[in-house]
Amino acid sequence: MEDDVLSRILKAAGDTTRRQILTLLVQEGPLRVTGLAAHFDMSLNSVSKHIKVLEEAGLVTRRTLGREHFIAAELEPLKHTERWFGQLKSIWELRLAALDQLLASEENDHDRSRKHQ
Amino acid sequence: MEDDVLSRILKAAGDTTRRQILTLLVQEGPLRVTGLAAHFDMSLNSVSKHIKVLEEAGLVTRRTLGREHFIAAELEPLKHTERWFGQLKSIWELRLAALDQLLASEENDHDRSRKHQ
DNA sequence: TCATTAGTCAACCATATGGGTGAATATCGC
DNA sequence: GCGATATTCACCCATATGGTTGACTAATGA
Repeated sequence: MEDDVLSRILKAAGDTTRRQILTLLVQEGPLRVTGLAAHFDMSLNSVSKHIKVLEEAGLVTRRTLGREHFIAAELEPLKHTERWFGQLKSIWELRLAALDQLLASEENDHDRSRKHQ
Repeated sequence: MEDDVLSRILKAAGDTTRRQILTLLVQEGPLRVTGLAAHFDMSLNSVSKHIKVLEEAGLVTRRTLGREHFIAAELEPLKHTERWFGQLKSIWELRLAALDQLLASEENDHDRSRKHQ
């Protein structure tokens, strides 16, 4: 499902370390796993696992050159979350509009009943 | 930290059931816990727990009237995630601009060296 | 060739998460 | 007052998550 994709993206983005990794990549361009790990007080392996999670969410891509893996940020998937939010907002506004309509027509009824009073 | 807030929001939004709850609330307006639970093939208790998670992330508010709890969607916190995304994008574009600048100046050097060739 | 370097894989641990059940707590309505 | 209703609380369970260490694989370079 498309829903599953969104869950993966949001879960990946829901971790502070992973967001920091994304920020680093965005501001410094592609980095090697070791290069990324240098910024964290954490084992290389842990960073490697975080990268894997980001990769599976499509938030990061990997170019392997020899034994070095260059990791690059991929912001495209974040647009899925923006679209989801956008949908929520539009449904919300739709409902509010319908509510206004309802109130307006009730106001109408009220006016009419006053006339007949 | 502000970062913690963002993590909570993203984690809360990272679950399909919870996103469905939000959608229901947005399109139908405030609902009781039982009313929400009716839409899911899941115990009332589980839904109650999901609501709690959403509440702690600020994505939902609760108005208690007697024994009934009315849950309402609160989209405001989702703007935090939009702001975060926005920041990432702007850093990204900043770096790209700097890269362009660099390439342009190198092109310059190249032209100059050709003249002296 | 062979030690070093880059990275992943596998196993382990503690804690968090998503689900369930049963009991406790309020509030309603008769 | 008292049974029924609406929720939460307190556990329990299986699995996921974030971290560790140690072994393994592959590429580098002296």
